[in-house]
Amino acid sequence: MSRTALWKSIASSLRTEIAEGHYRPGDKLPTEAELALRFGVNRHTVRRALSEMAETGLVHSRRGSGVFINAKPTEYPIGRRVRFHQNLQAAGQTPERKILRIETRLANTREADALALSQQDEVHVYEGVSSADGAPLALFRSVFPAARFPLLPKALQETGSVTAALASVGVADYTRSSTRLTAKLATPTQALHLRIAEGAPILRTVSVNVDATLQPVEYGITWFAGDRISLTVSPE
Amino acid sequence: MSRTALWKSIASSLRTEIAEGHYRPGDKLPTEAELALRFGVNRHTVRRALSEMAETGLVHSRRGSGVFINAKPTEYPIGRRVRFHQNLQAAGQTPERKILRIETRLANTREADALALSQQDEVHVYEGVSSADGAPLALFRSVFPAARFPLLPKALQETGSVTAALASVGVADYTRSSTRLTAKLATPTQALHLRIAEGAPILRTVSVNVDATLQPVEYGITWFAGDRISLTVSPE
DNA sequence: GAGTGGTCTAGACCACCCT
DNA sequence: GGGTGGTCTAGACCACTCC
Repeated sequence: MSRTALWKSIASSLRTEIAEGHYRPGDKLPTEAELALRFGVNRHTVRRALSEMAETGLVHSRRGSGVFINAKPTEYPIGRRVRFHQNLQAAGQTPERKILRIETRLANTREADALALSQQDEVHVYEGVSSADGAPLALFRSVFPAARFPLLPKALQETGSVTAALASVGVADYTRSSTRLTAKLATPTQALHLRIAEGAPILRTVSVNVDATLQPVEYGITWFAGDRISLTVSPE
Repeated sequence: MSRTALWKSIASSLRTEIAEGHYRPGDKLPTEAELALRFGVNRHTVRRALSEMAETGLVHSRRGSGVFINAKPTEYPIGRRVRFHQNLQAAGQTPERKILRIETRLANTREADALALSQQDEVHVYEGVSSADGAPLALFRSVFPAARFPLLPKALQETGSVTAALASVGVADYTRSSTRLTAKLATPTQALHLRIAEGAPILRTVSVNVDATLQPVEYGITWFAGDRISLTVSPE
């Protein structure tokens, strides 16, 4: 037997073909028998591949009909230790991140509240867009206490990653202390970045992350494209 | 073949035994071969059951070692701490509930999936509106396995409360095993009930509640008026 | 009735863990 | 080396969909 399972490479092939547009949402895949013939394997091996693709929400099967490409939004689990890109990788997609802005300015009321600062204090603000497979999924704004992390902007610029940047300034681990969620309508600017229609539904999450000593280290607001994402809250 | 898949009833048996404490976190289950012998089925059928249990995070397998109960069984779900509150200051709000409909009908695909039923099985469906201070906050639909709870509709009619009704039919405690959230636009019917504009943003949550033996007892969908409420997800 | 996915059995071999 | 889970094959029958 080869080192990589056959069913994994079959799933990978099919994923690539779907990503390349050979199959579109709603399309029917070839039958299990046909796929087995094409890949030169047993039908059960194809089924194992399709089973995994169904688990990750890529396809769904209808007995008697066939296997169909899902138009279903990607799921994004949130919990105590949410790391956006790690989660997307787990879902088998390719995460990308575009930096829109990194700046340092005075905190506004809400930011000061959330980070336990006064409004005289400065904060670093990091804004960007997260995408998967070329489709923008989320617009985010992360706010950090500037006094505590003077070198953070440089680290953000270099890594693009909040987790990596915080690690580089001494915050090895952090946890989400709370998340608030609500539904909103996309503003023109948000719609532009997320490539959705103005007025389309978006899911806004507001969260505070704290370090091991429970000091707030990040205040984050994320706007998800409502039709491309759903959040999963599950026990860990 | 019986109406219910063998592997499902095997998974159900094992779930019950785990919930009853026959196996504790970290414990090793009998080997696949032993389980196959015990249930009088092929090893592959046992594997199918274990596979589903692994998916839902109940167990994990280690090649060469065995299958083990996961450290944190679903006794302590984060989703349990999901609660909704009014965005604006909620001083002395009076929660109200209006029953829209209580009916019994065949399960659809998603309901059957979520409740581990077949589509031949019947479900009780309870729909209503939650309000506070006269303002509708949420529209909900709760779906229950009818065979297990023949007397539930009466209890729902009398109490209006899912918790109270389930208690009256023997489910003293239940926990939320998962919640999915996404943003949508209100349909005309939803807008009417929530007294918001057609196309206003709404927050949809889809959840599954399980009893002490981890059997699904309720599949619930709730639509929140996006501009009147937000959800808080907090650990611990 | 033909086609399609879902379940179950049976057997083989492999990769990995333990002792 | 012996035991355990992981993969793959092969074949059978069933439930469901679609014509």
